[in-house]
Amino acid sequence: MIPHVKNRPLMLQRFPNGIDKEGWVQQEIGKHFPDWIARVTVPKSKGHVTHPMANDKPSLLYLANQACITVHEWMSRVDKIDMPDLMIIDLDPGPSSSFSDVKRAARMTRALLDELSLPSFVKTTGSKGLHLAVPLKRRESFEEVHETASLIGEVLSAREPELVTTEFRKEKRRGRLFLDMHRNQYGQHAVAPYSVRALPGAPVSCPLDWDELSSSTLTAQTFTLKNVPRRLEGDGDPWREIKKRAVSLARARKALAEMG
DNA sequence: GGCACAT
DNA sequence: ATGTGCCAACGCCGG
DNA sequence: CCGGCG
Repeated sequence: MIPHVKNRPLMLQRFPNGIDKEGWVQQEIGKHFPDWIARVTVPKSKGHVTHPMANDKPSLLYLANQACITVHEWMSRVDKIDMPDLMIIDLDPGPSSSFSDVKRAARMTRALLDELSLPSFVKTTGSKGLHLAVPLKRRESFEEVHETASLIGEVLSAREPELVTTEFRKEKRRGRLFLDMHRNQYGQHAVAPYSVRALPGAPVSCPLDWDELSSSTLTAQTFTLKNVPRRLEGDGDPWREIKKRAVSLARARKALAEMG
């Protein structure tokens, strides 16, 4: 988990009284957090926020001991905070979507990314859907990445209008899977790879190999606190090469413009 | 979980 | 000594 | 302009 979250502003979901009791989300680092927890101050619409980071194992353990169940990460890193190194596509199933719809949507998104010569990685969210990630060389701003993701969403919803939608309003989705591209804006975040969710069974947002999508038993909650350690010991992290695959979006943006 | 602050 | 509040934020919408 | 909603 640490290589993935390292040097990213984090958002924490904490449940000191158990996941069946009230919890809260926390952006600002706690005043009592020890000074060996790295932090980063970023400008927000209203002033600035100092986020905690988890750059080493003791930091992650401290967060866990603070009843932080789920860690959400920014799409950029401290040394270039305005330039995301990830584009995230969130596949969020609607009430009338099955998980095989989610897998279909993931494959068709991957196919489009392939057409655009963009590398893609997939992970479970540990909740209901899947996340696709495109590693970036940090040549584009949040605005440009978000614009690109939105265009990708438009192409996909035009290709499969009965399966997916980019409609923000639930009432306009008609039960369809929501292609949420809004994670690619400044100040937004997504559940971090290998983070546990505050749900029964402790499901984990787990990086996958693409061929694992063909498993008929796979769901967003297949991987858990219980079974992920052994999985990592065995096969390692399916995303270990993600950084090396980073690309610029320049060509893809040109190609998308031509698709209309 | 832990702190500031009120009672 | 014990209790309570606090620990996010953002676009969109209607009032 | 504000509060509630997603």
